[in-house]
Amino acid sequence: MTKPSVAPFALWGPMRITTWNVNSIKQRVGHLLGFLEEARPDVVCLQELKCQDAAFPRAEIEAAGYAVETLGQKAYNGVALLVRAPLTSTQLLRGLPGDAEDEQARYIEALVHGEGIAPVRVASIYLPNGNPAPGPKYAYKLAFMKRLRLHARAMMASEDALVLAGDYNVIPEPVDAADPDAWTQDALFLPETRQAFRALLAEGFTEALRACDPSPGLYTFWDYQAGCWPRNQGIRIDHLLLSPQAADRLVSASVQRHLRGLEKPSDHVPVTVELSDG
DNA sequence: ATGGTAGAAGGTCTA
Repeated sequence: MTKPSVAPFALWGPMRITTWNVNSIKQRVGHLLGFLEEARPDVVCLQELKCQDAAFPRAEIEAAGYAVETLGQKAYNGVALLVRAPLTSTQLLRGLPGDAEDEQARYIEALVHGEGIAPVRVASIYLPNGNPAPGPKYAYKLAFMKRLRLHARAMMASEDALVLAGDYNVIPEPVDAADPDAWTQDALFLPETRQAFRALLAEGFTEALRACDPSPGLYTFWDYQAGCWPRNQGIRIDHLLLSPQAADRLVSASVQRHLRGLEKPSDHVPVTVELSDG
């Protein structure tokens, strides 16, 4: 018998990192398991779990080969990180630093390790929607974006590859909406929102999907209402931001749009990047 | 002028 040319648990090909706002994990666990099987992502960042940690369908996802870390909340918000064995994670951080009073479950982060692969720090982010604007919800959104920028700056200092993935609730440019005029008064597209997103990018991040695909019509969210999906009235609000060390390893970025066409879909679809092993 | 839909909750609120 010949010795295998690679170690039995070596990663085959690039590391895949997916972000997906599932809009209730309990409603979407079937779709998630199907996606894990078909796409075999190495790390998955989930948002809008809409349940507490005890109610998270942990067993099914662990049975699919993933370690599960959650920051849940009753009814609203909730984020998780799934890490496929034999990858492991350390330095888990639940909650975005910078406001001890903030009780909303919108941020979880960990350092992901694997044999023969450079570590990657990954965050799953559910940035506030912020509507109606102006108002307290919009102020919270802008404050959250500032906290994220300051935390990102601190993380940059480590020089680990860093991937900030999630539902940003930000339409970065007019090309990222099928009908940008419909969004001019919306917290997802107000000038101050877009400016705060640019300020985050200016810390040194590459927005992976746009870097890989400059074409228009690239959306990640279609509202359930008013036939937005059949009319393709989408927006692009789910993003993966890569630090320079992660961007150096960027192989591809893509949207798994077909999942919006399933029965009982989330209103968001997954976005996936592939990073070389370093 | 407003609704249209979905989810958690079983109070309407959030999106």
